[in-house]
Amino acid sequence: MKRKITLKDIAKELDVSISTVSKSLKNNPEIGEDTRQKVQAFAKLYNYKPNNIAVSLLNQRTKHIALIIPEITHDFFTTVLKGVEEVAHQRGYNVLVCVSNESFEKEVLSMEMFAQGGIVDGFIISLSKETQLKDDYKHLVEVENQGMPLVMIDRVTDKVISDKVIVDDMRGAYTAVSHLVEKGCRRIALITTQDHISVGYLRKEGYKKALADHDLAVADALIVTVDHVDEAEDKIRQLVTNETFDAVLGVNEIFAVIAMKLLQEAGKRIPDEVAIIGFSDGKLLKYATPSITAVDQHGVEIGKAAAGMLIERLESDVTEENFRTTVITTSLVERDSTNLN
Amino acid sequence: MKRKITLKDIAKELDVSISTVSKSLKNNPEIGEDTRQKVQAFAKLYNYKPNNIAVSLLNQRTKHIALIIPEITHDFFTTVLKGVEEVAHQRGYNVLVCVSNESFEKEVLSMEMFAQGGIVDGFIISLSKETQLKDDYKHLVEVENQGMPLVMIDRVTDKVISDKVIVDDMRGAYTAVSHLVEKGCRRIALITTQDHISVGYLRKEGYKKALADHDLAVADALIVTVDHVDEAEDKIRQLVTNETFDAVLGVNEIFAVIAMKLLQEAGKRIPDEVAIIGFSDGKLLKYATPSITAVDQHGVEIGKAAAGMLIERLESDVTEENFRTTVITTSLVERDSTNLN
DNA sequence: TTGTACGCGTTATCAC
DNA sequence: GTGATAACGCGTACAA
Repeated sequence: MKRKITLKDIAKELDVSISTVSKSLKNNPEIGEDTRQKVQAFAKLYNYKPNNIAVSLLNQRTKHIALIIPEITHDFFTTVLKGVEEVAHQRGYNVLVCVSNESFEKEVLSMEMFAQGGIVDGFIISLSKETQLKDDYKHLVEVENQGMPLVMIDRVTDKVISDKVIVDDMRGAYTAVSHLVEKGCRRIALITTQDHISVGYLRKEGYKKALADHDLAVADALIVTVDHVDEAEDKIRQLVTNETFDAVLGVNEIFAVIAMKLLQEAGKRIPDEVAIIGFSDGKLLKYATPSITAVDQHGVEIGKAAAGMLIERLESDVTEENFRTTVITTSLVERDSTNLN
Repeated sequence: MKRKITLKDIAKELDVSISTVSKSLKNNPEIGEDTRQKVQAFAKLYNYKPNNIAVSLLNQRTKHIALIIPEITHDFFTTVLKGVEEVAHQRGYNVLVCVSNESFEKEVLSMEMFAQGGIVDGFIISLSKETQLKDDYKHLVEVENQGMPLVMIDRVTDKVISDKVIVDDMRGAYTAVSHLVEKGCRRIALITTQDHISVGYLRKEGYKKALADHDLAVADALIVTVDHVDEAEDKIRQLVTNETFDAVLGVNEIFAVIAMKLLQEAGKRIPDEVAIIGFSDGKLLKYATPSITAVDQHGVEIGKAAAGMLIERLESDVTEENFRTTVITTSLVERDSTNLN
């Protein structure tokens, strides 16, 4: 049950002053060779490490960053976390994770707590659904006003000026639909979320644009909007029952997988009768039978980029206000669900 | 770009002493009604919140806990994180996440850093594969010697005495196999990991015991040991090609899903010709076609229990050394992959 | 070459 | 009823 050893302990033990110990450990040339050696040996022996809290208090920076995500049981956010964690640790930062559970209130409270308590030096955040619905971003602005850097990822808003890392959602959807068209599909359904979710809106636009560019009509009946996961199955079943189509694009893994399941139950052969593509390259699509073609959002890269931008800003004393938006390019991972002719 | 406001700022502004301000904010009755009001009003106006770092320095506790997990892209660990985060935030603690990536070195370095820097008050850890292989737990003992509480979850070891939260792996496997037998299966295959992974060993034992109790022989040819995910497909394909069996138990989601995929490709009907059960109740099993029966490990519950135990110990000054092991009971989630007769 | 003193923000004790 | 002071652990400017 030995307590942590401090500079004071070493000083007393070696009968020198605290500052001598401090300087010795930092290889300050002011200190004589022999005392330095002695101190360093002793420190190593007792495994001395500076108390982070004291250093934080002194520097006014904790070397902690907060990652606020709406959900954790999504492969996408999981990989983002992985990327953030990797870069952060590389550069000597720790990651505090907060799951907002898509709740505006939890998001606000956590940010206030982290910011006002001086618990973290900066934020990486992906907005909750509720926040996007309310269209209220005071808490983000507040944090920025306190001089804390903020990087928004994936679910972002134009109403807050900050660094951002996003995916080219529109282009991802465009590419996916174009791929389906090239494979011969003509009636392509879309399963998406409400428009206030930024990425949902953008993906729908990409879908429409691709259809238009290929001289295909946009049929509203083929666009299903799912408000909540729980109703996904019902809504998609209606689509499968009432409409005919030869391809589906789901804006996330779950929608794509549910669509495939219902189609298979309805006796459709995948991909011959209906081809399928889903957003997010997670395990659900990879291990489905048949495996499902994916629009890979490169979550790890997003996380890495966001952490890099945040730390960059934290460590550059210059208060340049030139905020940047990094766009990660999606890529299409072709699998069996679009393996036609 | 307003800096954070401190007690000193308020004191100067209101022309009182720092301690008066501090006491007023804590509703100390020593302070006169009017000054208290004045101070509180001012503090609220400027949105004062005590600086956490200073408080930490004083109390020698950060109100942060570390969660160290081997992997994050596993639904199981993801749900554990969710449970930990929930309870921790409820009780005023923050969670630092560290992904060891199954690496002994990363696990050791992170723990040393968190512990020696005084960054966290305690640990929740699930051992990396490499650590279990090396059978080296010095870093855990070291942390305990420093007086920091430690709760091990899921992948634990008897060689370290600490609080633990585990799942009744043996019983879970036993129940799963029994279920298969009751459904009429007689030749039941097992896809598992190496024995040094504690949970792998226990699940194999449960499998064997269940077979024995039902007077069925254990056929070594039906037990596949997968060392690394990358070789899972090859190993399982050999099983499917060379052996005949009417059921499979996979010790995780991926093994179960891969098995089903290969069986389907081999023309087997699920569940009529081969029934399937997998460990971990994640999305892979739930959304598979057909949906796969699961041994639910209740990751969220494990996380909640672990966080509860850790915080309990952190907040009880009593240094009672009566370590406890909480066992979370698995439950069988019946789905289509075992829906026979 | 080494030591002293101060400050980071807070709280608790004690003096007035 | 209010204020001064010490302490938490560290780093650093300055004094010796």
